[in-house]
Amino acid sequence: MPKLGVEPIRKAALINAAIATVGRKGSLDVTVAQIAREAGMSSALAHHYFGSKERIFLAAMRHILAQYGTAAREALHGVTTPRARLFAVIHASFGGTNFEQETAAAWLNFYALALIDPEAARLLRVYHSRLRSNLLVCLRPLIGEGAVPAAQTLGALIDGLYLRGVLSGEIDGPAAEALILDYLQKVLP
Amino acid sequence: MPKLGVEPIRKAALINAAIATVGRKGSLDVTVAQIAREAGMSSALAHHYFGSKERIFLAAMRHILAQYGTAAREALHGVTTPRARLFAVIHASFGGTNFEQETAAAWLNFYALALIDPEAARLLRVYHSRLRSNLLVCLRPLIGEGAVPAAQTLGALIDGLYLRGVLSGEIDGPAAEALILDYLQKVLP
Amino acid sequence: MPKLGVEPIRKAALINAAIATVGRKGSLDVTVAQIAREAGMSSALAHHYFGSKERIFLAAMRHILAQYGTAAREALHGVTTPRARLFAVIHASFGGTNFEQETAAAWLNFYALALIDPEAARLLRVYHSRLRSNLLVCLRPLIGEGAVPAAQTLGALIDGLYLRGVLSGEIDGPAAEALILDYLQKVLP
Amino acid sequence: MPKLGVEPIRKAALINAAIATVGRKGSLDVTVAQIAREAGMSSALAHHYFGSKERIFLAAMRHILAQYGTAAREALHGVTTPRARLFAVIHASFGGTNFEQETAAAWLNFYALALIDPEAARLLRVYHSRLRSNLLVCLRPLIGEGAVPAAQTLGALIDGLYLRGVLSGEIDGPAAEALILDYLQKVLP
DNA sequence: AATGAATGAGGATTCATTCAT
DNA sequence: GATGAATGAATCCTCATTCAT
Repeated sequence: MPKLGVEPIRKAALINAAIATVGRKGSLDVTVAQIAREAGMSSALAHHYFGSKERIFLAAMRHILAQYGTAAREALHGVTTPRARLFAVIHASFGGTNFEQETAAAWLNFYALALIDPEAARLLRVYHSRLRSNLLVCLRPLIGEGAVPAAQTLGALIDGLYLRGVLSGEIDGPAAEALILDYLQKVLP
Repeated sequence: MPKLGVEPIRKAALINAAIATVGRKGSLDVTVAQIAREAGMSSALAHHYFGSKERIFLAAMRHILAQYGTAAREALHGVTTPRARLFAVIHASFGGTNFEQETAAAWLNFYALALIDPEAARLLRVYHSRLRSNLLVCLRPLIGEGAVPAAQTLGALIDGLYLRGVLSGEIDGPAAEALILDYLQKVLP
Repeated sequence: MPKLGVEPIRKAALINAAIATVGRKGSLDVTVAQIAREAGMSSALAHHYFGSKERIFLAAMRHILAQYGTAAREALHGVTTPRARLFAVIHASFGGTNFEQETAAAWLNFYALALIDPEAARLLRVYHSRLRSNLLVCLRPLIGEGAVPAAQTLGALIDGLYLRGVLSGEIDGPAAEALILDYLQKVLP
Repeated sequence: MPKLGVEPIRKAALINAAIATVGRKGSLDVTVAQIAREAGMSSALAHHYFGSKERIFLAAMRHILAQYGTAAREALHGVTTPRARLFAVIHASFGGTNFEQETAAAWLNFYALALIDPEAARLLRVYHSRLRSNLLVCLRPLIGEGAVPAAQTLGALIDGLYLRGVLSGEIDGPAAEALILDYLQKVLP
């Protein structure tokens, strides 16, 4: 087991602090000092490790997406039938901390970052591609050529329910999942 | 024809400028001076009319939502059958300038504003309610008790496709509408 | 007479304040806030008018050089014989405020700025050219072909005495001039 | 041969690094970290050995002046006639690395330091005294009472040519020396 | 001897906002 | 109605310096 130097520990703390701070504040308009305080260190140290505020944000976004990737991979582990895999992928999107107000607010704001920052946009594209491909692989054996639009619809639905969940709070994780299963009943044979 | 005083003209100019500036920049992180310049006046005048930057944003958001409301109402004008009305509502969401990159980027950012600002959140709730009620009224005669979840799904789908359109540009208005009609085919009898 | 708007007044105040502050501190390592305070305004206003600290420095340097140019021109006004013109040029270098500790310290520091900043270097080259050409025009009728090296020597001597004056204070304006005249006695026929 | 402890080695490395860094950057506005990196060690070690940035600069200046002193002494070694000694002193000022852009830029900046720092001013005074006394000793046998102003003029000329060399690059070591010899021809019998 | 870790202090720059005209 | 002038408050970022190891 590699012994963690202090650098990765500090970086991880800052990334988590960034997500928490952005999530709590509900906006990317947070200061490095706030993030650093949340992480229990000086803002100077935050700069020392990341070089700039932008880089902290990007690392946080990368972390969130990586976390989602891991969750999806684990959810699929040992699941073999296409239908079950499909449910697993969907469940991964709404499970874990993903749907908690704070995390979700951070997600939404990092989404918006992609409108400005090319690297953020790239990360988002990677996520979109993975999600679509995961869905496609499951759907194709089930509905053949209808899989392509269905995958796109499913992806959009996931994001849309996310948005509703974050913004109006009228939908939570289970409710979102229920609606999606409802949709799938109509699509799947 | 009522002759417009100068105040509403200036205000309208500022609102449009705010939407354009936020849309172009892809972020709420724009300065009052930028908005004012876009509107062809001094930043001091912008403050004179709106009192604060926040108020300009709220007015812009209100304007966008009102615009959507008008578009929806017009689209429904003279349309009588539930099914046709349903299509009209959907079409209103993806037509007009709604799906143009800039407008949509402004939308997304004003969405995020609702995470912070109670008034923005209220406006968003109003919009959500209206959309849901519009959809419900159309869906109930068609599918009865299944209308409630279907309305919610439809609403989320609309938002989700919006998001995709704004962020990845891989979907445009017509494509979004096509996917929705696809979905409806499965839901409607 | 053009009525001065407030902008040129403020800019002039900042330029003088920059020279005074740099001169007093003896280093370019002064803050915009210090300059602004010296000029009786906020640092924000200083930025409003000049855009950056660098620009303030460059404007100050330009001002100093322009001032020297004016002094030289005035000193030459109505003076006709080459010998008298030569003395006038020299006198202009050591007269006025030029040789006061503060001004001179500012000079020296702006000199050093030319090592870093291309625009400052350009300004300095212009000054050097003018001085050399002024000297040459006077010297040529007096000593013919020996004028070129003599002009260069004179220029260097002026700068060197300046340096001594600024740094060790063992030489003041009149003393410097006396040494130069001493030199000229040997060079001129 | 005395084996050098590590301390003097490190100190020497830092001094050379300071001169190089200041020379290359053309400004005293360099960071301790930059100097330390140039010297191949951590900035913490630099502080360990010198205590402060200021002290590093002073040591560097002292080194430069000492180096000049050594060069002058060596140049004078075995030279006996006043005239030859005079030329040797002058040559020492423009030979070696003295006139290379980088060294000279460092010189100029350390000069400016004397405006701020009393110790730097003291060092400079010592150098000035030595140079003047060296020149005087040579000049007195040659021109008697005219030696005092001539020494001062020569000193100023050396500095002035230095300045020109550093700042405009239009004069190099040999050219500077040639101008000085030119001057001497007029002064010496 | 040597350094990575850490920070307090500070500085340039930006901006919403106010106000006199 | 309109604006230029002005600023206080913030924010990012840098850096000399300290300290535990």
